Amino acid sequence: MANTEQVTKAGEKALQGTQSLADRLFLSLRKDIVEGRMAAGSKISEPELARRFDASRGSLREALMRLDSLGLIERKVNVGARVVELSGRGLLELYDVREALEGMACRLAAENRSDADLAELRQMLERHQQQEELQAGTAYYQPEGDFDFHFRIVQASNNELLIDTLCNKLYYRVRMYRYQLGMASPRAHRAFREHSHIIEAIEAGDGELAEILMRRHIRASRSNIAKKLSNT
Amino acid sequence: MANTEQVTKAGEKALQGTQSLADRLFLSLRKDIVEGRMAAGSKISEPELARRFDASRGSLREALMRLDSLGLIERKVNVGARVVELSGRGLLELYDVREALEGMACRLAAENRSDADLAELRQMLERHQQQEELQAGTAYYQPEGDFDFHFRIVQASNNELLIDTLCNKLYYRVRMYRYQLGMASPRAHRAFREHSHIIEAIEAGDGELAEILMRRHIRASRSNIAKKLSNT
DNA sequence: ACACTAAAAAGTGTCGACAATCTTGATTTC
DNA sequence: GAAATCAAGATTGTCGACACTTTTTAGTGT
Repeated sequence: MANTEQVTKAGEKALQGTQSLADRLFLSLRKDIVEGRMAAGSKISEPELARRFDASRGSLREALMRLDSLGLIERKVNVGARVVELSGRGLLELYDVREALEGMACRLAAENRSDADLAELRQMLERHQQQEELQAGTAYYQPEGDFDFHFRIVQASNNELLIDTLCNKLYYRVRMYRYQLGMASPRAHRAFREHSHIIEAIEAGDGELAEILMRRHIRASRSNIAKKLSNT
Repeated sequence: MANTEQVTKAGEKALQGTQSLADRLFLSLRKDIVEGRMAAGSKISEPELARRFDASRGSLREALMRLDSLGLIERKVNVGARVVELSGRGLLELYDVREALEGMACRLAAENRSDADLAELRQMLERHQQQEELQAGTAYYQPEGDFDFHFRIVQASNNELLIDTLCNKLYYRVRMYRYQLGMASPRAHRAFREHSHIIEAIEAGDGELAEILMRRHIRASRSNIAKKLSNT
């Protein structure tokens, strides 16, 4: 079932923060899909959703259009839209694409590193270290910490297209898999060490090494997943 | 100025090939933008475009929404849409992303190669060789042949996400730069030899080598572009 | 002549209604 | 009894109109 929280109605002068109703619908629906409140594979009824969000079908359709471009729903002409299905294959494909893109991001981050980026990365690492020491690597670190790490590395790549592709497109799919297949892998300790080494390579300005380490890091997660999937 | 060719009107029972009016508008506009009939950076007026294509603003807006997701136009709330600007930096960013993704595609193509894919690749290569011998590597080969090559390698990767990201998203941006900055580089001969070696690596099932060769191939083009840009 | 203000024109955002299409379930036919 | 047919209901695609914003233009005063 989807989020019942209503989006502020159009026309109300309330602080609509310079974003259109369709924008808010898009954001809200994206959240519902990613976090599993709209079940994967379930059909989407335009009239019903429009009523639930108290919006017109037109605005809703604009939001759906954008969800489609994100690959979070699938639309067929004259038939309708469904939330995308999750599959082991899809997850593995996602990891291969991430390996390629984040490897490159890491290389670029190392080659173009700025003092500001370095400071932030180092700071983040310390924060994660504290967190890890507090709760002996059980779980907390992985979902948020790991995401944080990858996100910031990509930001530091200084390549707008790369940043957009990963942070505004692919990562929503990643999050969807995390939420729904519950990927709290037991790699917390190891992942943290790998993160450390990657940031060291970036600090050293060694793009080639940084890329190799990042690719290995992602590939290790992939293997982990692949093993779990084959056990099912 | 944009394409004046009218899209078949809604309601006419003419063969509209199971695609909606918004779909056709999207395809038509994408073509106009990629091929430069809508100048980069120019403003887009919804009423005017709707009149020109003889469609309602609603359908047109759906098309614009999708062009926005493709990164071919930029929209600001309550202000409007503009065709995206081209820049040297943007082109170089594009090459870095392609290097990462097509490198991976090439690796996957080598690892998962099927007889059908191999046959097609080999066949394509022979076609290009004939073409190249005919017209001593002047120009014809590059735009179409090169595109063909990269396109088919990606198809052979067998990774839906990768295929979609490259063929349905990034390549339109590539084409746009090709058309408008006229990238008929004089690398035809060399490019053909490189293509040959890449396909050999794929045939041999050597994913690592195939990836390295593809990345080098793309990086060489990138250097070529970077040099030209710095001379301006 | 220049800056500022205010009206008007144009453009975008949103909505409700109609037309075309698909789906469902009952009816007919072999 | 199963397959094919057809009508009713629901859903999607498309449109034109209205409300609110932004931009342009005309006007006023210094």
